[in-house]
Amino acid sequence: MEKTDALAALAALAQDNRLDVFRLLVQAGPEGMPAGAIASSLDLPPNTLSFHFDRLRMAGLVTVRREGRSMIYAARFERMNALLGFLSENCCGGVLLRPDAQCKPARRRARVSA
Amino acid sequence: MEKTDALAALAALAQDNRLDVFRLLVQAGPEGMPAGAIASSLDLPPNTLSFHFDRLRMAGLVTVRREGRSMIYAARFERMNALLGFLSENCCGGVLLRPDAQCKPARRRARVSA
DNA sequence: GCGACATTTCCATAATCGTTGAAATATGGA
DNA sequence: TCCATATTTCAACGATTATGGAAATGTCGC
Repeated sequence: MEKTDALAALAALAQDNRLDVFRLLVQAGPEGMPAGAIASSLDLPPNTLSFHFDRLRMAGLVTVRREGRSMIYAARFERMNALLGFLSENCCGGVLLRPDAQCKPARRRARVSA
Repeated sequence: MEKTDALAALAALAQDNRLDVFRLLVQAGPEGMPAGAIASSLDLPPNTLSFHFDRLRMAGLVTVRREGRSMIYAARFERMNALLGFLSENCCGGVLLRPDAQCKPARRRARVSA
């Protein structure tokens, strides 16, 4: 990840409501979550939320797709992974990450039986 | 690290000049670097730099000590480490960090003639 | 078509941010 | 003491930010 992208991602996460939104999306997993559900979960007016979604999307941290009347937002885990990589490498001596580490959804995942 | 502290640290790093300053301090290592050396290295006016130092200090990312006429700023590695931990845990599924990982100075040391 | 729903866009507002010139503070040396 | 150096503080300024009311857009079911 380049410095410009890292700055954009940092700025996107450096705001109370947006950090909450992103954390919620990380828990929601790759399928994402409709804007309305996020709005009611965080108790934010829809236009305010729309503004923050835009920042997150411009920073590359979320994707959006339409599903019927709803807009479904989802975290871009690989982007967050890249941000962590940038910070580790540029601000932390570069020794922080597990070589095989990948950002993944936080919530319980479907168990894959061996 | 708590959410409030994480937000402060993110906001502190989410600015071009401040990110440069912090990266420089990470390379400089625990002994830190005088403000003047940073100013000339990044070509920033001293009052502008002072403003940014303040933000970094308020966010807990740097310390400062006086040494003669110079103010020596140094990165707080453990704080950066805590930020990475917060992001990993809250925004990344919690699987990113090596259990023994610690932020440390980057290899290169900035040799400074005060 | 119409009406309910879901979300965005537009507009205005107050607050915060980053920068700079000028003045102030602190230290060390002659 | 006076002077040079190093850095901060003060006081502006334009730019950006976060917010919310109101209106617009898009979608679905009838």
